[in-house]
Amino acid sequence: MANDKRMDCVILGLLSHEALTGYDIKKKLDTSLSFFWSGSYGSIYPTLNKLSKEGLIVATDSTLKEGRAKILYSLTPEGHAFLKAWLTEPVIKDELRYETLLKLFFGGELGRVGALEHIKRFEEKIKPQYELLQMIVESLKAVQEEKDHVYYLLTAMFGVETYEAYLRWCEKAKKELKKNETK
Amino acid sequence: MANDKRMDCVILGLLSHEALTGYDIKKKLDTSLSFFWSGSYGSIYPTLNKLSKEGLIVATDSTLKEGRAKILYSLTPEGHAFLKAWLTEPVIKDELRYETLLKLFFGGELGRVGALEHIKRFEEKIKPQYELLQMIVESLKAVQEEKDHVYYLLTAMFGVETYEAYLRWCEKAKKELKKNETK
DNA sequence: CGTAGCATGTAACAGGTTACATGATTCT
DNA sequence: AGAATCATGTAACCTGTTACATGCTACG
Repeated sequence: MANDKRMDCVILGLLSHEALTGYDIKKKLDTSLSFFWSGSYGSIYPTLNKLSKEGLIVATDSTLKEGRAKILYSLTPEGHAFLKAWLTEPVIKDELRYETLLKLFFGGELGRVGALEHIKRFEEKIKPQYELLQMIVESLKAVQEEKDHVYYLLTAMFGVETYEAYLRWCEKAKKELKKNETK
Repeated sequence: MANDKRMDCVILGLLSHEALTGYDIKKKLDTSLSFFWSGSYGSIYPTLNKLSKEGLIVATDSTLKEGRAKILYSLTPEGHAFLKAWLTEPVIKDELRYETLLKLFFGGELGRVGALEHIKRFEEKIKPQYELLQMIVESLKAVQEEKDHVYYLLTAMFGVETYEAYLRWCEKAKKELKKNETK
């Protein structure tokens, strides 16, 4: 069974380079991690409290010190050890749930026009994200001093590679459906 | 908000071509749909009961008729209408959670050797699935009589395209990490 | 002075999984 | 005879989302 509480690990991982607030964590999820992971405040803040109680992270409450009230969290040695143990374990599962493919799979009920619609919408959603990722890869390749950069680069490269595959598929799929039209 | 109860829609979709038992549905999820969707008995059977109560599907109880006891379900006109409505709506979200990428993203804590391990394991998991999908695509391309085949082909093509991208990425990622080794 | 962004949090619910329980039938 | 597969189901749990509630601060 091992460790399935993934938000715990996401948070520990993010805190391993720098102290962050819950809000910061959400932002990271919505930017750097967005194409392969997600999470909401409703799971971030409760997890932060839980990890604090467990002693895996500590709150450096900067309230009133200067500027606005915020709670910065950072890893404790125990948290660090926990993270390392989890990172070493084999991956349990990579899960994907492509609603687009599900709808397409049942395309017989939908018809060609509807199926094409879904493909086009998928394509439109992917394109800008692809371009963004491409820029990220370029900038990461340029600046490779920090040790963690290689790993950010690897994940971003994964995104670029798969998004390119998605876009190629969109083209092929549209062709295939149009070929079928004449029958 | 719309319709988020996805298992409902998966079941309705699968029943749209043929009557199936809960067990059959599970098998379909574990084969044809496995690379983009999943589900367990613990959600299949309760959903089947719920949809029955709602009148979207009907149970053709073949118990005692011949052979072993089983409950075949099929779509009612209402179920059909519901499915069509859902298929027409735009996709709400395609979600993915790549634990592999998550662990890789935190590679700084793990180190090169551990990161390479994860990449290799990912590669080994993908390879056989890729080969299987390739065969499926070939056989679907050969036999294109039935109307639904095009849609199965499209989804399988998606799988082939993305799995190829995964494998390409594995090569690049390994190179990138080895390049870094010398630094 | 209003809007956008920073910042924290919770309650209700949704939507699943895991593990267990049970038993028939087919194949070897 | 025993294993594998067919077949149905449930209870406990987990994990997370949505929607709401609150208020500060920086900027134009």
